[in-house]
Amino acid sequence: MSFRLDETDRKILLQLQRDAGQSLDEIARQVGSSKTPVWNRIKKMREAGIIGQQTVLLDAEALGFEACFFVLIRTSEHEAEWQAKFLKALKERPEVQEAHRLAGDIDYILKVRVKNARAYDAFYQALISEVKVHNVTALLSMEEIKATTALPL
Amino acid sequence: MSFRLDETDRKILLQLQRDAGQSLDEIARQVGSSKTPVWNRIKKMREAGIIGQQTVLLDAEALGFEACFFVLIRTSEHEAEWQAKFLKALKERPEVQEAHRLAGDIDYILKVRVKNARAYDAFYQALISEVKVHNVTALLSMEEIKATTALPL
DNA sequence: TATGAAAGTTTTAAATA
DNA sequence: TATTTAAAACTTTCATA
Repeated sequence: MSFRLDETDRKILLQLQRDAGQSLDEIARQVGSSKTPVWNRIKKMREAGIIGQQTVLLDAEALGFEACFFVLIRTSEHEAEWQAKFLKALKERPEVQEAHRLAGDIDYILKVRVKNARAYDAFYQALISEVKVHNVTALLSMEEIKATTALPL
Repeated sequence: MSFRLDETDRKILLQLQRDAGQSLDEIARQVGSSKTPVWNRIKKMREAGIIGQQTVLLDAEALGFEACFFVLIRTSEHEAEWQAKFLKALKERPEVQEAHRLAGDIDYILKVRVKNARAYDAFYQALISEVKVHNVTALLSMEEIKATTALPL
């Protein structure tokens, strides 16, 4: 599963994480190589699934998404059927930006991005009407101090 | 601060979020318009800061980042000086992918991506040696169910 | 908004070290 | 085997209608 990267591959990934809109020439210059070898390496890493989706990060606040909640969920249900239904609900709801199953006494954590507190409540009511959860704590973000998708390669 | 989008702008953003590597022609076709107007809209949204960084999402597991923690922090310190130091520490550490200041009795939440539990411990020790925190709870992710940066436009 | 032309980029192939 | 060169196909960018 673990892909073997050399120093050049690492540098290419750092550049792509920093700015995926750069030209091949520019990336090649930055990593001290030239176009074709860089292109071949990127192609190989894309095929291996190391490099995934190419996307843009949008300004959530400017677009009216003014509320962000981290939701801690405890459940008493641990059956396969319940879990499948719960995961499906999370994947289908676009306001859920992240969902993790946890070790320890909190079972799941979600990151939920919505326009306002009312929209969060609507999301919450819809979720608990779909699946039974034992205990839910919502932590409201007052300030996004840092947000990056870059891995510390 | 809030930018006024019409239906076409929204469709363009949806396409860019889905795949920022598409050509203008392709985006134009998908949103039912043509190259020039789409290009002008994208330019305007970039200039307004609505569209930010263009990046690639990498496969964390395949690259050996096998541990992800959500860290809940309570502090007794609320002075400006302490806060400035704490924020600086978070911004400088590349393993911190997200950091939010919260409302309520938990003061901060972090998302920390590291190679393994040992690397998390090293991060934790370094952080608490830099700034005093009152109480720290680390939630270990067992499974990333969902992860997207897309806003539900 | 549409057209189109100039500049730049990606992609593939052939040649070279 | 990996890199450089080269050239075709495609894209972006922008002036003009």
